[in-house]
Amino acid sequence: MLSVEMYPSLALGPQRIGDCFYRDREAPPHMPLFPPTCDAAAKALPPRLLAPPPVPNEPATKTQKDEVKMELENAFLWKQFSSVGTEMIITKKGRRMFPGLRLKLSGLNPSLRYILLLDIIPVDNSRYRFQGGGWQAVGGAEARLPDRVFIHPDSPATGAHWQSRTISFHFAKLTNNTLDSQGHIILHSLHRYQPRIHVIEARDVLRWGGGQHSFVFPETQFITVTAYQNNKITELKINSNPFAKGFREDGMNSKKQRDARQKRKIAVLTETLDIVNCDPCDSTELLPQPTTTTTTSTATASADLQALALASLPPLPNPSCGYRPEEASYQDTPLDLGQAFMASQMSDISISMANGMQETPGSEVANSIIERSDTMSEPAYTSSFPAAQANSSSFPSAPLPQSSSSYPALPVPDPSDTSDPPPPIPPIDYPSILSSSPTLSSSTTTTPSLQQTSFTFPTPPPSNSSSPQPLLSSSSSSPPSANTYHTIPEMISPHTTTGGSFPAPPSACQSGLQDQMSAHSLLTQPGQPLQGEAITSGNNSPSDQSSAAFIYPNVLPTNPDPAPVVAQPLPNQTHLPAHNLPCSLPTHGATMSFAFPSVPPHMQNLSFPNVSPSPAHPALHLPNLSHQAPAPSLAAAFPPSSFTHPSSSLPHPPFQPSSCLAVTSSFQQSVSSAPPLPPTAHPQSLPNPSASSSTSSYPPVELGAIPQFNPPAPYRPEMVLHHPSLLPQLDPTLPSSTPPPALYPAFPSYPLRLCQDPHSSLSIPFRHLYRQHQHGHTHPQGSYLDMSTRPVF
DNA sequence: TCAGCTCACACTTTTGAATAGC
DNA sequence: AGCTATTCAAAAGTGTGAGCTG
Repeated sequence: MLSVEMYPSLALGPQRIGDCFYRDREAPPHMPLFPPTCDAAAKALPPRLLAPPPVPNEPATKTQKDEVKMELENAFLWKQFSSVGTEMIITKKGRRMFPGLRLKLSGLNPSLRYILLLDIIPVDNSRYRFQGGGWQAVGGAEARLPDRVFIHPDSPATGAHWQSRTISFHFAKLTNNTLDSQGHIILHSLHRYQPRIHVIEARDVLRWGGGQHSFVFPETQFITVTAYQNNKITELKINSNPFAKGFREDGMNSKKQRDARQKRKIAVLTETLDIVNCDPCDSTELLPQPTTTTTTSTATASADLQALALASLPPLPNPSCGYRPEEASYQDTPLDLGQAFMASQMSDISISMANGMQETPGSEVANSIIERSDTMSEPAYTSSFPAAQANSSSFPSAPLPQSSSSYPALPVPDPSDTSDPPPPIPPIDYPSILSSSPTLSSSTTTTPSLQQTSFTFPTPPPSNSSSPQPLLSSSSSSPPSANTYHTIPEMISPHTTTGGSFPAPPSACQSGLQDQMSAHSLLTQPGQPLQGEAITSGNNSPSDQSSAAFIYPNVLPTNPDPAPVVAQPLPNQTHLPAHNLPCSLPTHGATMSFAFPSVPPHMQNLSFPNVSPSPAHPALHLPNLSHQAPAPSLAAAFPPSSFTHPSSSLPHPPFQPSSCLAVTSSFQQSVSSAPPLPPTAHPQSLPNPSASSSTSSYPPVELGAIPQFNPPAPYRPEMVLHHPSLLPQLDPTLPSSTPPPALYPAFPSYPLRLCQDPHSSLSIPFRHLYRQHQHGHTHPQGSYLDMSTRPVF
């Protein structure tokens, strides 16, 4: 696999998760949650990052942004898993996360629009192995791939929208397929990851300005696996996930049932053989039935053969040549293989039913089941949960926040929400976890790390260059300079030695995944180390808490800092070189250069491959974009040209309707300060492990508040629209001046309800792109934005 | 040889269409 | 005719275990 040596950029500072900045003011209860490790990490972090800016001195800029709070609604369930050592299955086709991220947002401006993003970043640069009942780091992590960001399907939506419901990211899927074209989040197996949620204020999809709030819940850390290693995790998942109900003790797919089925299958098989080999014996078994009198004469003759056959077979419940009372009807006529199979299935079904209706009640298993079901339906989060769970995590590096308070009200998960069923109290006794294991280094994050973030926009098959390209994809097919936008550090930590942009290795660009819209450093916080980042033991601070059962001996101290840090955008310290867009966009008298006052520092490093500079970009024709010229819009949204990036002195510039044109707004979003990247011959074919050079400052990180345990409002993805990818028009091979309408058939437009707000100002249908739509399949994962129909305010 | 991965399988829930009833 | 409730089938999610791979 890729090694760190191949991508020097990976060897940057330690994990940014160590950058666990908790808002001390807003989340006081969380403060003590991660004491030792986080403190140590916090001490190592730049003071300015740790300490909230002086409140009194900051007037208007410090508006409600600082009041934004996020709560992990199913924190209890997460903590249950975390106490054991959360494992997440990843598959090539993509696997949902369980538990899912169920969040509650508050403090948003109801009238403003926000985009919610989910990204998953490696916690450290180690690879893990389950040994001796615990996870242990056994080597260096694989080269980090460009991060993909899952955009919540509701994005953008008003603050009122987000705050009025439970926000769930259960549609997000994890995959280990580095060539994934479905837009799933690509992760390496046997690595530790930390999900992050970002709330970004957005005038519209393309105008991401204003504040950004990043939230990290340490209890949501997990290790990716292709098969569960810890039986306790398996048990927890089975007991918690409705889809795995069948594997519960009372389920039809439980171990017991499966064993029984196996036995029956073997029995049936042997019986079938008997039937085939000695048909006459069938009649003998039909003796109970009066109609078999004519065949009884042959019974004695075949009895010997039967006995011989059965003798060589494993003992059967009813070793009688396939005869079963319930199958008598099938015995009237000679059974062939198919009939025997049918009969066996019938018996199987009948037995299963009998088991389900008769055995379960009263049986020991049934009792346990009932107990579990009770806990499932009415979770009693009182006693069964191990004490350790609240105080420690199986992941030493990320000790669970100590429950600052007892949960007064137990969460009543919405039964309809499959992603997060009521957290059951596992009957098992989880080993008390004492996070004494080495903590992950977070303090060493003084060095800004490069992070490559890609939006998980579905992408077209990589084979066809002319095929639609993923919207906002970071494919390297096009010159990086045109589509790669690097982050402009609005907030650079003084400790960030590398305040400047990190030149991306030439190879990195070539290996970039095409299907990803890499937002380099989009969400990267300075100091957030990529995998392979240099390990600094000096900052390692062993956690006070230790988990004998789950130790990560080799884990570098990268634990998030327990000390809450007020999420507040830091003043811009450095300005990256402005980028001039090579292509002229027909904006209202727009010039080649565009200012991006509102570009979030962490989202400025976006790479949008395949962006073809076309002056007469179809995207400009907003009215028709949605139906006829899908791709161009994206190009407009992410112009390949570079443009000047104004100082971010205006983190939250007042919204000006006049400037809300698609083109202009699009420019605001994508800002790149990184040097042009070499074009990639084949997008998607190669991952881009090394992040493009970017200097992003730590975004405000807010620790979720203690779960409210209020019955979560049923979350149902409101709109999942499917559209052919608009990327084709972004293909650099296409003539920049000519719209590429003919290349890709027009697709129907689906009115997308961007916001449930009845007073939504979005007048233009906002569509999501789904690559699957091209194939006539709906994509359950709705996080793909069709920039072509960007709403105009 | 073995750890890790892939795939098929059985089971489950979810979802949408079809149908029946009022 | 229109609406609601029910039924059904397909799709998708889930863990398991056998088989494959390096």
